[in-house]
Amino acid sequence: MALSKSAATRQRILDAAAGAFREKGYAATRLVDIAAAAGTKAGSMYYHFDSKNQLLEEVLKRGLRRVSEAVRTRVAGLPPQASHRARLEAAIEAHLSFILRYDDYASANIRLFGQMPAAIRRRHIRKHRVYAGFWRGLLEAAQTAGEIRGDVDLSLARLSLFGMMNWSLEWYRPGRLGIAELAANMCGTLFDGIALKPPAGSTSGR
Amino acid sequence: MALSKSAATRQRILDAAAGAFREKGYAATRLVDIAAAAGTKAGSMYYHFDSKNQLLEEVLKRGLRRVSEAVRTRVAGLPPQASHRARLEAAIEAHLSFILRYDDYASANIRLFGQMPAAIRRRHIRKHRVYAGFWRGLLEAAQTAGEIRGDVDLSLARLSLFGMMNWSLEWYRPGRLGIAELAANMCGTLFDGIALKPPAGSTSGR
DNA sequence: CAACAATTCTAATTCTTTTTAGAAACTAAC
DNA sequence: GTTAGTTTCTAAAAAGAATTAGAATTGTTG
Repeated sequence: MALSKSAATRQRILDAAAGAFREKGYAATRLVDIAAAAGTKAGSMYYHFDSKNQLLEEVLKRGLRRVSEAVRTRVAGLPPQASHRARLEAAIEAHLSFILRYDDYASANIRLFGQMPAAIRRRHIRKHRVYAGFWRGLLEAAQTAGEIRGDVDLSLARLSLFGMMNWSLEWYRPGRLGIAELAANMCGTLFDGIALKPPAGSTSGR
Repeated sequence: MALSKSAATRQRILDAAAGAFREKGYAATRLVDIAAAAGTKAGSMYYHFDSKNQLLEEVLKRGLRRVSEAVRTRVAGLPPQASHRARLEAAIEAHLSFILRYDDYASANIRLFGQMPAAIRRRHIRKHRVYAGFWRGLLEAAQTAGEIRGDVDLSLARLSLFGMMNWSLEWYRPGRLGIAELAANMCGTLFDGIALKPPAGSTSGR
Protein backbone atom coordinates (compact mmCIF):
# COMPACT_ATOMS: atom_id res chain seq x y z
CA MET A 1 0.00 0.00 0.00
CA ALA A 2 2.93 2.29 0.61
CA LEU A 3 4.05 2.31 -3.00
CA SER A 4 0.59 2.17 -4.42
CA LYS A 5 0.29 5.38 -6.41
CA SER A 6 3.76 5.43 -7.79
CA ALA A 7 3.74 1.74 -8.53
CA ALA A 8 0.50 2.07 -10.43
CA THR A 9 1.97 4.68 -12.73
CA ARG A 10 5.06 2.61 -13.23
CA GLN A 11 2.80 -0.23 -14.20
CA ARG A 12 0.85 1.86 -16.68
CA ILE A 13 4.06 2.98 -18.30
CA LEU A 14 5.34 -0.54 -18.61
CA ASP A 15 2.07 -1.73 -20.08
CA ALA A 16 2.10 1.04 -22.62
CA ALA A 17 5.71 0.34 -23.48
CA ALA A 18 5.07 -3.36 -23.94
CA GLY A 19 2.16 -2.64 -26.23
CA ALA A 20 4.05 -0.14 -28.31
CA PHE A 21 7.17 -2.27 -28.56
CA ARG A 22 5.15 -5.23 -29.65
CA GLU A 23 3.33 -3.26 -32.26
CA LYS A 24 6.11 -1.22 -33.79
CA GLY A 25 9.37 -2.65 -32.59
CA TYR A 26 11.83 -1.03 -30.28
CA ALA A 27 13.60 1.59 -32.35
CA ALA A 28 10.44 2.75 -34.04
CA THR A 29 8.65 3.41 -30.79
CA ARG A 30 8.96 6.95 -29.48
CA LEU A 31 8.88 7.78 -25.85
CA VAL A 32 6.12 10.22 -26.61
CA ASP A 33 3.93 7.39 -27.88
CA ILE A 34 4.45 5.41 -24.75
CA ALA A 35 3.78 8.41 -22.59
CA ALA A 36 0.56 9.21 -24.42
CA ALA A 37 -0.68 5.66 -24.10
CA ALA A 38 0.17 5.71 -20.41
CA GLY A 39 -1.58 9.03 -19.88
CA THR A 40 1.51 10.97 -18.92
CA LYS A 41 4.33 12.97 -20.47
CA ALA A 42 7.63 11.77 -21.86
CA GLY A 43 9.67 13.75 -19.38
CA SER A 44 7.71 12.42 -16.46
CA MET A 45 8.66 8.88 -17.18
CA TYR A 46 12.21 9.61 -16.21
CA TYR A 47 11.11 9.73 -12.63
CA HIS A 48 10.34 6.02 -12.93
CA PHE A 49 12.94 4.85 -15.42
CA ASP A 50 16.46 5.79 -16.25
CA SER A 51 16.22 5.40 -19.98
CA LYS A 52 14.35 3.89 -22.86
CA ASN A 53 16.75 0.97 -22.72
CA GLN A 54 15.87 0.20 -19.17
CA LEU A 55 12.23 0.24 -20.09
CA LEU A 56 12.89 -2.32 -22.76
CA GLU A 57 14.84 -4.56 -20.48
CA GLU A 58 12.12 -4.50 -17.87
CA VAL A 59 9.47 -5.36 -20.43
CA LEU A 60 11.47 -8.27 -21.74
CA LYS A 61 12.22 -9.57 -18.29
CA ARG A 62 8.61 -9.54 -17.23
CA GLY A 63 7.40 -11.05 -20.46
CA LEU A 64 9.64 -14.02 -20.20
CA ARG A 65 8.90 -14.55 -16.54
CA ARG A 66 5.18 -14.42 -17.12
CA VAL A 67 4.95 -16.83 -20.04
CA SER A 68 7.29 -19.14 -18.31
CA GLU A 69 5.23 -19.20 -15.15
CA ALA A 70 1.97 -19.55 -17.02
CA VAL A 71 3.18 -22.50 -19.02
CA ARG A 72 4.72 -24.29 -16.06
CA THR A 73 1.64 -23.75 -13.96
CA ARG A 74 -0.61 -25.04 -16.68
CA VAL A 75 1.41 -28.20 -17.10
CA ALA A 76 1.77 -28.73 -13.39
CA GLY A 77 -1.99 -28.54 -13.06
CA LEU A 78 -2.57 -31.63 -15.18
CA PRO A 79 -3.43 -34.92 -13.54
CA PRO A 80 -0.37 -37.10 -13.02
CA GLN A 81 -1.64 -39.75 -15.39
CA ALA A 82 -1.86 -37.30 -18.28
CA SER A 83 0.07 -38.43 -21.34
CA HIS A 84 3.20 -36.60 -22.35
CA ARG A 85 1.48 -35.55 -25.49
CA ALA A 86 -1.33 -34.06 -23.45
CA ARG A 87 1.25 -32.17 -21.43
CA LEU A 88 2.81 -30.80 -24.55
CA GLU A 89 -0.54 -29.76 -25.89
CA ALA A 90 -1.34 -27.97 -22.65
CA ALA A 91 1.99 -26.19 -22.78
CA ILE A 92 1.37 -25.15 -26.37
CA GLU A 93 -2.03 -23.84 -25.49
CA ALA A 94 -0.68 -21.85 -22.57
CA HIS A 95 2.13 -20.39 -24.62
CA LEU A 96 -0.22 -19.43 -27.45
CA SER A 97 -2.78 -17.97 -25.09
CA PHE A 98 -0.15 -15.78 -23.67
CA ILE A 99 1.39 -14.44 -26.79
CA LEU A 100 -1.84 -14.14 -28.73
CA ARG A 101 -4.26 -12.86 -26.17
CA TYR A 102 -3.11 -12.07 -22.74
CA ASP A 103 0.04 -10.29 -22.79
CA ASP A 104 1.94 -7.68 -24.72
CA TYR A 105 4.97 -8.40 -22.58
CA ALA A 106 5.18 -11.90 -23.91
CA SER A 107 4.61 -10.99 -27.51
CA ALA A 108 7.07 -8.14 -27.31
CA ASN A 109 9.63 -10.72 -26.33
CA ILE A 110 9.11 -12.60 -29.52
CA ARG A 111 8.80 -9.64 -31.82
CA LEU A 112 11.89 -8.01 -30.44
CA PHE A 113 13.91 -11.17 -30.39
CA GLY A 114 16.01 -10.28 -33.36
CA GLN A 115 16.30 -6.58 -32.74
CA MET A 116 17.53 -5.78 -29.28
CA PRO A 117 20.65 -3.78 -28.54
CA ALA A 118 23.52 -6.25 -28.18
CA ALA A 119 24.11 -5.74 -24.47
CA ILE A 120 20.50 -6.32 -23.56
CA ARG A 121 20.34 -9.27 -25.85
CA ARG A 122 23.18 -11.05 -24.12
CA ARG A 123 21.66 -10.68 -20.71
CA HIS A 124 18.28 -11.68 -21.98
CA ILE A 125 19.29 -14.75 -23.88
CA ARG A 126 20.50 -16.47 -20.78
CA LYS A 127 17.07 -16.30 -19.24
CA HIS A 128 15.59 -17.49 -22.46
CA ARG A 129 17.65 -20.65 -22.28
CA VAL A 130 15.92 -21.61 -19.07
CA TYR A 131 12.53 -21.41 -20.71
CA ALA A 132 13.76 -23.41 -23.68
CA GLY A 133 15.09 -25.97 -21.22
CA PHE A 134 11.64 -26.53 -19.84
CA TRP A 135 10.35 -27.44 -23.28
CA ARG A 136 13.31 -29.66 -23.90
CA GLY A 137 12.37 -31.46 -20.72
CA LEU A 138 8.84 -32.04 -21.92
CA LEU A 139 10.05 -33.48 -25.18
CA GLU A 140 12.68 -35.68 -23.61
CA ALA A 141 10.21 -37.12 -21.19
CA ALA A 142 7.88 -37.90 -24.06
CA GLN A 143 10.63 -39.58 -26.01
CA THR A 144 11.79 -41.59 -23.03
CA ALA A 145 8.24 -42.71 -22.45
CA GLY A 146 8.01 -43.88 -26.04
CA GLU A 147 5.52 -41.30 -27.22
CA ILE A 148 8.07 -39.83 -29.61
CA ARG A 149 10.15 -41.94 -31.95
CA GLY A 150 13.70 -42.55 -30.83
CA ASP A 151 15.25 -41.25 -34.02
CA VAL A 152 13.68 -37.81 -33.74
CA ASP A 153 16.08 -34.92 -33.16
CA LEU A 154 14.44 -33.19 -30.24
CA SER A 155 16.28 -29.93 -30.67
CA LEU A 156 14.99 -29.55 -34.18
CA ALA A 157 11.53 -30.61 -33.14
CA ARG A 158 11.52 -28.00 -30.43
CA LEU A 159 12.73 -25.29 -32.75
CA SER A 160 10.12 -26.22 -35.33
CA LEU A 161 7.47 -26.07 -32.69
CA PHE A 162 8.63 -22.68 -31.49
CA GLY A 163 8.56 -21.55 -35.08
CA MET A 164 4.96 -22.63 -35.56
CA MET A 165 3.88 -21.04 -32.33
CA ASN A 166 5.77 -17.81 -32.54
CA TRP A 167 5.05 -17.13 -36.16
CA SER A 168 1.36 -17.17 -35.33
CA LEU A 169 1.94 -13.72 -33.94
CA GLU A 170 2.25 -12.54 -37.51
CA TRP A 171 -1.04 -13.88 -38.75
CA TYR A 172 -3.40 -14.89 -35.97
CA ARG A 173 -6.44 -12.70 -35.42
CA PRO A 174 -9.04 -13.59 -32.82
CA GLY A 175 -12.34 -14.73 -34.27
CA ARG A 176 -13.04 -17.73 -36.39
CA LEU A 177 -10.33 -19.88 -34.87
CA GLY A 178 -10.00 -20.31 -31.12
CA ILE A 179 -6.66 -20.60 -29.42
CA ALA A 180 -7.40 -24.04 -28.02
CA GLU A 181 -8.21 -25.29 -31.51
CA LEU A 182 -5.05 -23.77 -32.84
CA ALA A 183 -3.03 -25.45 -30.12
CA ALA A 184 -4.66 -28.78 -30.87
CA ASN A 185 -3.96 -28.35 -34.54
CA MET A 186 -0.31 -27.55 -34.02
CA CYS A 187 0.17 -30.35 -31.58
CA GLY A 188 -1.54 -32.71 -33.99
CA THR A 189 0.64 -31.63 -36.87
CA LEU A 190 3.76 -31.97 -34.79
CA PHE A 191 2.91 -35.45 -33.56
CA ASP A 192 1.01 -37.01 -36.42
CA GLY A 193 1.94 -34.93 -39.44
CA ILE A 194 -0.37 -34.26 -42.33
CA ALA A 195 0.44 -37.18 -44.61
CA LEU A 196 -2.26 -39.65 -45.55
CA LYS A 197 -0.32 -42.83 -44.95
CA PRO A 198 1.63 -43.52 -41.81
CA PRO A 199 5.32 -43.81 -42.68
CA ALA A 200 5.95 -47.37 -43.78
CA GLY A 201 9.40 -48.39 -42.57
CA SER A 202 11.07 -46.12 -40.05
CA THR A 203 14.05 -45.64 -42.36
CA SER A 204 12.84 -43.07 -44.85
CA GLY A 205 14.26 -44.30 -48.13
CA ARG A 206 15.98 -41.35 -49.86
CA MET B 1 27.25 -1.32 -70.24
CA ALA B 2 26.02 2.24 -70.38
CA LEU B 3 24.71 2.19 -66.83
CA SER B 4 27.41 -0.05 -65.54
CA LYS B 5 29.27 2.16 -63.09
CA SER B 6 26.25 3.80 -61.60
CA ALA B 7 24.29 0.61 -61.50
CA ALA B 8 27.09 -1.12 -59.65
CA THR B 9 27.03 1.51 -56.92
CA ARG B 10 23.31 1.31 -56.68
CA GLN B 11 23.69 -2.39 -56.27
CA ARG B 12 26.28 -2.04 -53.54
CA ILE B 13 24.05 0.32 -51.66
CA LEU B 14 21.10 -2.01 -51.91
CA ASP B 15 23.19 -4.94 -50.76
CA ALA B 16 24.44 -3.00 -47.79
CA ALA B 17 20.95 -1.85 -46.95
CA ALA B 18 19.55 -5.36 -47.13
CA GLY B 19 22.27 -6.63 -44.84
CA ALA B 20 21.83 -3.87 -42.32
CA PHE B 21 18.06 -4.08 -42.32
CA ARG B 22 18.20 -7.78 -41.82
CA GLU B 23 20.62 -7.49 -38.98
CA LYS B 24 19.22 -4.58 -37.03
CA GLY B 25 15.76 -3.92 -38.33
CA TYR B 26 14.61 -0.88 -40.24
CA ALA B 27 14.34 1.88 -37.71
CA ALA B 28 17.55 0.96 -35.95
CA THR B 29 19.60 1.13 -39.12
CA ARG B 30 21.23 4.46 -39.80
CA LEU B 31 21.92 5.69 -43.27
CA VAL B 32 25.50 6.19 -42.19
CA ASP B 33 25.83 2.48 -41.48
CA ILE B 34 24.55 1.56 -44.89
CA ALA B 35 26.84 4.07 -46.54
CA ALA B 36 29.86 2.77 -44.68
CA ALA B 37 29.11 -0.80 -45.62
CA ALA B 38 28.65 0.25 -49.22
CA GLY B 39 31.88 2.22 -49.24
CA THR B 40 30.32 5.60 -49.76
CA LYS B 41 28.86 8.52 -47.83
CA ALA B 42 25.34 9.00 -46.58
CA GLY B 43 24.75 12.11 -48.64
CA SER B 44 25.93 10.42 -51.79
CA MET B 45 23.24 7.83 -51.62
CA TYR B 46 20.64 10.44 -52.38
CA TYR B 47 21.89 10.51 -55.90
CA HIS B 48 20.60 6.98 -56.24
CA PHE B 49 17.62 6.95 -53.92
CA ASP B 50 15.03 9.43 -52.83
CA SER B 51 14.82 8.37 -49.23
CA LYS B 52 15.44 5.69 -46.68
CA ASN B 53 11.89 4.53 -47.22
CA GLN B 54 12.45 3.99 -50.89
CA LEU B 55 15.53 1.98 -50.08
CA LEU B 56 13.48 -0.24 -47.85
CA GLU B 57 10.79 -0.72 -50.40
CA GLU B 58 13.30 -1.68 -53.06
CA VAL B 59 14.96 -4.19 -50.76
CA LEU B 60 11.68 -5.79 -49.88
CA LYS B 61 10.56 -5.95 -53.46
CA ARG B 62 13.71 -7.61 -54.65
CA GLY B 63 13.78 -10.03 -51.79
CA LEU B 64 10.33 -11.31 -52.42
CA ARG B 65 10.88 -11.53 -56.15
CA ARG B 66 14.09 -13.46 -55.73
CA VAL B 67 12.86 -16.06 -53.26
CA SER B 68 9.75 -16.48 -55.23
CA GLU B 69 11.63 -17.10 -58.45
CA ALA B 70 14.14 -19.38 -56.83
CA VAL B 71 11.46 -21.55 -55.29
CA ARG B 72 9.37 -21.76 -58.44
CA THR B 73 12.37 -22.57 -60.56
CA ARG B 74 13.48 -25.26 -58.18
CA VAL B 75 10.10 -26.93 -58.21
CA ALA B 76 9.68 -26.57 -61.95
CA GLY B 77 13.02 -28.31 -62.40
CA LEU B 78 11.80 -31.53 -60.87
CA PRO B 79 10.90 -34.47 -63.08
CA PRO B 80 7.18 -34.59 -63.82
CA GLN B 81 6.76 -37.87 -61.99
CA ALA B 82 8.11 -36.42 -58.74
CA SER B 83 5.72 -36.89 -55.85
CA HIS B 84 3.95 -33.89 -54.38
CA ARG B 85 5.81 -34.44 -51.21
CA ALA B 86 9.09 -34.30 -53.08
CA ARG B 87 7.96 -31.03 -54.64
CA LEU B 88 7.20 -29.61 -51.27
CA GLU B 89 10.53 -30.69 -49.92
CA ALA B 90 12.31 -29.07 -52.84
CA ALA B 91 10.38 -25.87 -52.25
CA ILE B 92 11.29 -25.94 -48.59
CA GLU B 93 14.91 -26.44 -49.38
CA ALA B 94 14.93 -23.59 -51.87
CA HIS B 95 13.20 -21.26 -49.44
CA LEU B 96 15.55 -22.15 -46.62
CA SER B 97 18.62 -21.86 -48.81
CA PHE B 98 17.61 -18.42 -49.72
CA ILE B 99 16.81 -17.01 -46.35
CA LEU B 100 19.63 -18.76 -44.55
CA ARG B 101 22.49 -18.51 -46.94
CA TYR B 102 22.08 -16.67 -50.14
CA ASP B 103 20.31 -13.58 -49.63
CA ASP B 104 19.95 -10.74 -47.21
CA TYR B 105 17.11 -9.42 -49.32
CA ALA B 106 15.04 -12.46 -48.59
CA SER B 107 15.78 -12.58 -44.92
CA ALA B 108 15.20 -8.87 -44.55
CA ASN B 109 11.72 -9.55 -45.84
CA ILE B 110 11.01 -11.91 -43.02
CA ARG B 111 12.71 -9.97 -40.29
CA LEU B 112 10.97 -6.77 -41.24
CA PHE B 113 7.62 -8.38 -41.73
CA GLY B 114 6.13 -6.99 -38.56
CA GLN B 115 7.84 -3.64 -38.58
CA MET B 116 7.38 -1.75 -41.80
CA PRO B 117 5.79 1.65 -42.09
CA ALA B 118 2.10 1.15 -42.73
CA ALA B 119 2.05 2.47 -46.29
CA ILE B 120 4.86 0.24 -47.41
CA ARG B 121 3.34 -2.69 -45.66
CA ARG B 122 0.10 -2.40 -47.53
CA ARG B 123 1.76 -2.36 -50.90
CA HIS B 124 4.04 -5.15 -49.93
CA ILE B 125 1.51 -7.50 -48.52
CA ARG B 126 -0.26 -7.81 -51.80
CA LYS B 127 2.84 -9.22 -53.43
CA HIS B 128 3.31 -11.50 -50.51
CA ARG B 129 -0.07 -13.05 -51.12
CA VAL B 130 1.04 -14.20 -54.51
CA TYR B 131 3.96 -16.06 -53.02
CA ALA B 132 1.75 -17.59 -50.37
CA GLY B 133 -0.60 -18.63 -53.14
CA PHE B 134 2.11 -20.67 -54.77
CA TRP B 135 2.57 -22.66 -51.59
CA ARG B 136 -1.13 -23.10 -51.22
CA GLY B 137 -1.12 -24.56 -54.69
CA LEU B 138 1.54 -27.08 -53.77
CA LEU B 139 -0.40 -28.18 -50.74
CA GLU B 140 -3.72 -28.38 -52.53
CA ALA B 141 -2.24 -30.49 -55.27
CA ALA B 142 -0.79 -32.82 -52.68
CA GLN B 143 -4.11 -33.12 -50.94
CA THR B 144 -6.00 -33.70 -54.15
CA ALA B 145 -3.52 -36.39 -55.09
CA GLY B 146 -4.13 -38.08 -51.77
CA GLU B 147 -0.71 -37.43 -50.29
CA ILE B 148 -2.23 -35.27 -47.56
CA ARG B 149 -5.22 -36.35 -45.51
CA GLY B 150 -8.52 -34.85 -46.57
CA ASP B 151 -9.30 -33.49 -43.12
CA VAL B 152 -6.17 -31.36 -42.89
CA ASP B 153 -6.67 -27.60 -42.86
CA LEU B 154 -4.24 -26.52 -45.52
CA SER B 155 -4.13 -22.90 -44.44
CA LEU B 156 -3.01 -23.85 -41.00
CA ALA B 157 -0.55 -26.35 -42.35
CA ARG B 158 0.95 -23.72 -44.59
CA LEU B 159 1.20 -21.20 -41.78
CA SER B 160 2.83 -23.77 -39.53
CA LEU B 161 5.29 -24.60 -42.23
CA PHE B 162 6.11 -20.94 -42.78
CA GLY B 163 6.61 -20.63 -39.06
CA MET B 164 9.08 -23.49 -38.93
CA MET B 165 10.99 -22.19 -41.89
CA ASN B 166 11.04 -18.52 -41.07
CA TRP B 167 11.83 -18.94 -37.42
CA SER B 168 15.01 -20.75 -38.40
CA LEU B 169 16.36 -17.32 -39.18
CA GLU B 170 16.55 -16.76 -35.45
CA TRP B 171 18.59 -19.79 -34.60
CA TYR B 172 20.21 -21.40 -37.62
CA ARG B 173 23.98 -21.06 -37.93
CA PRO B 174 25.86 -22.73 -40.75
CA GLY B 175 28.02 -25.64 -39.67
CA ARG B 176 26.94 -28.85 -38.08
CA LEU B 177 23.60 -29.01 -39.85
CA GLY B 178 23.27 -28.57 -43.60
CA ILE B 179 20.35 -26.80 -45.17
CA ALA B 180 19.27 -29.84 -47.18
CA GLU B 181 19.13 -31.89 -43.98
CA LEU B 182 17.16 -29.18 -42.28
CA ALA B 183 14.70 -29.08 -45.14
CA ALA B 184 14.33 -32.85 -45.05
CA ASN B 185 13.77 -32.74 -41.33
CA MET B 186 11.09 -30.07 -41.53
CA CYS B 187 9.34 -31.77 -44.39
CA GLY B 188 9.46 -35.03 -42.49
CA THR B 189 8.02 -33.48 -39.38
CA LEU B 190 5.30 -31.79 -41.35
CA PHE B 191 4.25 -34.93 -43.19
CA ASP B 192 4.91 -37.69 -40.72
CA GLY B 193 5.07 -36.02 -37.35
CA ILE B 194 7.25 -37.15 -34.51
CA ALA B 195 4.93 -39.55 -32.72
CA LEU B 196 5.87 -43.19 -32.34
CA LYS B 197 2.59 -44.72 -33.37
CA PRO B 198 0.69 -43.77 -36.48
CA PRO B 199 -2.64 -42.25 -35.48
CA ALA B 200 -5.08 -45.10 -34.91
CA GLY B 201 -8.54 -44.04 -36.05
CA SER B 202 -8.73 -40.81 -38.07
CA THR B 203 -11.17 -39.31 -35.57
CA SER B 204 -8.92 -38.29 -32.72
CA GLY B 205 -11.06 -39.06 -29.67
CA ARG B 206 -10.43 -36.00 -27.47
C1' DC C 1 41.95 18.92 -74.20
C1' DA C 2 37.61 21.45 -73.77
C1' DA C 3 32.95 21.16 -72.57
C1' DC C 4 29.43 18.80 -70.61
C1' DA C 5 27.28 15.30 -67.88
C1' DA C 6 27.36 12.06 -64.25
C1' DT C 7 28.78 10.89 -59.74
C1' DT C 8 30.51 11.66 -55.17
C1' DC C 9 31.90 14.47 -51.31
C1' DT C 10 31.64 17.92 -47.48
C1' DA C 11 29.34 20.70 -44.71
C1' DA C 12 25.32 22.62 -43.50
C1' DT C 13 20.33 22.30 -42.27
C1' DT C 14 16.28 20.46 -40.75
C1' DC C 15 13.77 17.20 -38.34
C1' DT C 16 13.01 14.02 -34.74
C1' DT C 17 13.63 12.04 -30.41
C1' DT C 18 15.79 11.42 -26.00
C1' DT C 19 17.19 13.38 -21.90
C1' DT C 20 17.75 17.07 -18.33
C1' DA C 21 16.47 20.90 -15.18
C1' DG C 22 13.75 23.29 -12.53
C1' DA C 23 9.15 24.82 -11.45
C1' DA C 24 4.59 23.33 -10.13
C1' DA C 25 1.20 20.35 -8.16
C1' DC C 26 -0.04 17.05 -5.21
C1' DT C 27 0.14 14.05 -0.69
C1' DA C 28 0.67 12.99 3.86
C1' DA C 29 2.25 14.04 8.51
C1' DC C 30 2.41 16.93 12.05
C1' DG D 1 -2.24 24.91 7.22
C1' DT D 2 2.75 24.47 6.98
C1' DT D 3 6.45 21.62 5.83
C1' DA D 4 8.84 17.94 3.74
C1' DG D 5 8.61 14.61 0.44
C1' DT D 6 6.76 12.69 -3.94
C1' DT D 7 5.22 12.85 -8.29
C1' DT D 8 4.27 15.22 -12.55
C1' DC D 9 4.68 18.91 -15.83
C1' DT D 10 6.78 22.36 -19.05
C1' DA D 11 10.25 23.99 -21.55
C1' DA D 12 14.75 23.78 -22.93
C1' DA D 13 19.02 21.34 -24.14
C1' DA D 14 21.57 17.69 -26.15
C1' DA D 15 21.97 14.03 -29.19
C1' DG D 16 20.98 11.52 -33.28
C1' DA D 17 19.56 11.06 -38.00
C1' DA D 18 17.73 12.23 -42.48
C1' DT D 19 18.00 15.26 -46.08
C1' DT D 20 19.69 19.19 -48.99
C1' DA D 21 22.90 22.36 -51.39
C1' DG D 22 26.67 23.34 -53.64
C1' DA D 23 31.47 22.42 -54.48
C1' DA D 24 34.70 19.03 -56.14
C1' DT D 25 35.78 15.21 -58.68
C1' DT D 26 35.50 11.97 -62.16
C1' DG D 27 34.15 10.33 -66.62
C1' DT D 28 32.68 10.93 -71.62
C1' DT D 29 32.55 12.74 -76.03
C1' DG D 30 33.64 15.54 -79.80
